Amino acid sequence: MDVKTACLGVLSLGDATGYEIKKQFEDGPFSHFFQAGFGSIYPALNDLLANGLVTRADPGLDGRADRKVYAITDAGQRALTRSLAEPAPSDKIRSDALVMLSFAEHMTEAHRTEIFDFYLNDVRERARRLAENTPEDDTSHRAVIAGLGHAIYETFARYLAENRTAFLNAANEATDPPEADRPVLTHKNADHTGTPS
Amino acid sequence: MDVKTACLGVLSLGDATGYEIKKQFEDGPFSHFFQAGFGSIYPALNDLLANGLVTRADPGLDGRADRKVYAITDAGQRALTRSLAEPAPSDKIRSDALVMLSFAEHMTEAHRTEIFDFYLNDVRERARRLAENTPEDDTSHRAVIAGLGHAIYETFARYLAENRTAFLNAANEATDPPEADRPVLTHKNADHTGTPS
DNA sequence: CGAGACATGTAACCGGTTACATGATTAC
DNA sequence: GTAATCATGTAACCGGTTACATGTCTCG
Repeated sequence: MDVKTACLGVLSLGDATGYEIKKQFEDGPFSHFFQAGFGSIYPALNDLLANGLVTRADPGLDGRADRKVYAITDAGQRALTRSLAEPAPSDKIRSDALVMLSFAEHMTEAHRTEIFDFYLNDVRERARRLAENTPEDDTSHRAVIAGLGHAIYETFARYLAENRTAFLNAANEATDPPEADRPVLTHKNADHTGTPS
Repeated sequence: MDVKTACLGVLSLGDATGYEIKKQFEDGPFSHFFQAGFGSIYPALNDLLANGLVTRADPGLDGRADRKVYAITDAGQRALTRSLAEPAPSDKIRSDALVMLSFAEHMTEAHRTEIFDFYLNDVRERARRLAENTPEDDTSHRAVIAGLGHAIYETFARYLAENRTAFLNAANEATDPPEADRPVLTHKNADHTGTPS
């Protein structure tokens, strides 16, 4: 599922400019499962055009001079169907925040609380925006997929909220050099240069 | 959160070989949020070594001649802490299967059912493996994060199971050329070469 | 008239994936 | 002995991100 295929998919729902395709990636029903920037969309579109999978309505003819409206061709439709017939690679969830929180024992208490709460807030925000973008009455298959995104982020938010204190307490106990619990008393090993043994 | 930092994180939990680090990435508490192959791990380790962030116990001294055991240094520990102090980029969930299912109207009924069920099964499998790898009595902060992974996949599985028929029915209604409902009657537009207008 | 959204593109860069190549050790 | 697992690495490739560069249109 490269950017080209995703563009074809969006165009199968209706004609659009590159800019509009990007918005679909951001607000559409699968916004949570896929993302792409202009730097990949525009080249992808030109490639599709060169291969006859889309057509481009030359700008200037209708309305604005700087809009290039793309439309999928029959060949494009078939290419899309072909791509959709291939087995899908398995999901990749990449969450730097959660990996970082896995190593929360190396952070100060303040910092880990900050990251945790920032993350919780971010997830809540996403869940909210998702609910907002999903019309209640839509029963299409695409809406089912969008609903899954919503369910996921709700779960994220609920789990984090429920386990907040458990996480923070456990992390506090695991913290290596409490940094403050060890006053200047013993020795000044605060600037050892890390020379390996 | 590049591979180097992740390696440092794993090494902060104990010495390990590159091979073992990879296993941590696969089975450890954040396996669902991060992944890396040998092609990135080994170069990363060499880079860390060159920068004095880890040490390498020369093989041959203890036991097997082909094991290179890495250990984090003080400098490495500090570098890790520094990385952990930076703001985390937001999550990226990339699910080709779900994007593909978003366009299920371009698939045959059989194929979309197959993809859906395969995906459902995959998600269930992951949830199961996750539950299996997580000891019940672990109350550490890392276990909380691992528990989140578990909760997520459970949600995935439950949602998919609950909405299976709704999804398949909706997709059936939206299917464009039912391919079979349109016999050879009208015309042979099955091999138009998609010439753009 | 100015701010903000709309709109398109290029080029360098970078990090990770893939494929390839090799060999030791362990358990059956 | 032989298969599976353990173990390490390299090099080409590739796709996407980032930063840059530019210009239009609309609304207040």
